[in-house]
Amino acid sequence: MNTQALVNEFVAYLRSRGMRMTPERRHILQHIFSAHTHFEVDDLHVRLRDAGHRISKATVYRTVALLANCGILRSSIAPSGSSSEYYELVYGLETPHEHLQCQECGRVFEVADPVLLGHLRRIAVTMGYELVDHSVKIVGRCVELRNKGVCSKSGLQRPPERPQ
Amino acid sequence: MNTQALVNEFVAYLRSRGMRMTPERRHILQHIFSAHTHFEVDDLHVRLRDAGHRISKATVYRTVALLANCGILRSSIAPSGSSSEYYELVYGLETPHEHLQCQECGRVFEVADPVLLGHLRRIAVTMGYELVDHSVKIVGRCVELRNKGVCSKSGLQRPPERPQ
DNA sequence: TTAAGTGCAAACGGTTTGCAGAATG
DNA sequence: CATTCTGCAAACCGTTTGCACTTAA
Repeated sequence: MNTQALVNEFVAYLRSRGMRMTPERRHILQHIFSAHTHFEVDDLHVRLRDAGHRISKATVYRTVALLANCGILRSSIAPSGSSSEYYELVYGLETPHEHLQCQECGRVFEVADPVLLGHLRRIAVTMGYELVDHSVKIVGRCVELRNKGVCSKSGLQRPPERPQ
Repeated sequence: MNTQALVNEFVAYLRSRGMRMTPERRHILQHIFSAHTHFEVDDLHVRLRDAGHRISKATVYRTVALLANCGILRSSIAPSGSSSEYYELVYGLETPHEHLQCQECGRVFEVADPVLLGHLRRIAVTMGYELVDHSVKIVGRCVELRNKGVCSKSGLQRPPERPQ
C-alpha cells in the first residue's frame, strides 16, 4: 500500500458524496500516512505547520472526521490523562493490532496477536452478533520498572497519584 | 457485597487521605451501587436530583473522581457518538467483563468470558509487562438487525451516517 | 474549632460552527 | 459559474476551579 492508493480511496469517497479533493486534504492525508502512528488532532496540526503547511485547525478537524467516516482512520485509545481524541490509520492494515498501555508513563504500544481476533469473534457470535470491529487495551506494568520505580521506556519518574 | 461494604471501603480511603465522609458522598455512592450500570456524570446528577437530593454537579464530579482514584469506579467506554466520560462500578466485581457495543444503536452490553483474561495476560508477558488491567470492546452487528435495518434491542431505526 | 466540603458561577480546553471570501470541477 | 472549501473567531459543552459559606470530626 502506498500514498497514492490512499489518495485514490479518499478521492473516490469524496466523489461519491459530491465533495472535492483539495491541497489541504491531500497534505493532511499524506502526513498521516508518513507518520503512521496514532495521533491527536492538535499534534497533527502543529506538525503540518512545522512542515510548512498553513492549514487551519478547523480544516484539520473537518478532514480527520471525513477520513474516519470513510474508514481510512478510526478513533483509537488515548494515553492516560489525555482529554482529547486519538486517531490511527487503519486503511490497508494487514494484521489486527491491539494496544498495550504502560501504566506508568501512559504511552501506548501496538501489539499484533492473530489468535485474539477469532476469540473475540466467537464471543460476539455467542451474543447473537457478527463482529464488525474491536479494540483491546491491555494496561501493564513493566517488570523492571515496578522494581526501580522508573519507566525505562520514557525515562520518566513514576508519576504521582492524581491530585484530589 | 453490599452497600455497607462499599461505604466502609470508601471511608477507609478517605481517612487515609485526611478526608471526610459526607452525606453527599454517601448518597452518590449508594446511588451508583443501586443503579449498577455504567453511567455518565450528568445522568447521575439528574437521577440524584430526581431522587430528591440537591447535590451540585461539581460535587458529583469531585466524588466520582475520588471513587475512580480509590478503585471503586473506573472509566468505561462510551456509547458511540457520546462526548462525555462513562464510569462503571468495579468494586467487588467477581468476573472480568468485556463490552459488546451494538453498531446500530451504540448501546453497550456486558459480556463475561473467563478464557479471554488468560489470553491477554499472555500477550502482556510477551511484551515484558505484567497485566494490571484491560478493556475489550467488541463492535457487532446483530444479524436480525442487519436484515431489517431496525435495532430490535432499542427500537430505533438504523442511524444515518454522521453528517459532513 | 478548624481543616475539609459544598454550591455557585466563572474559567477552561477540545471541538464545532456561522460566515465571508477563495477555489474546485 | 455554481457549489464546495477554507480560515477566522465565536459558540459549544463537558469538566474543572476559585471563592465564600457550611459542616464533619
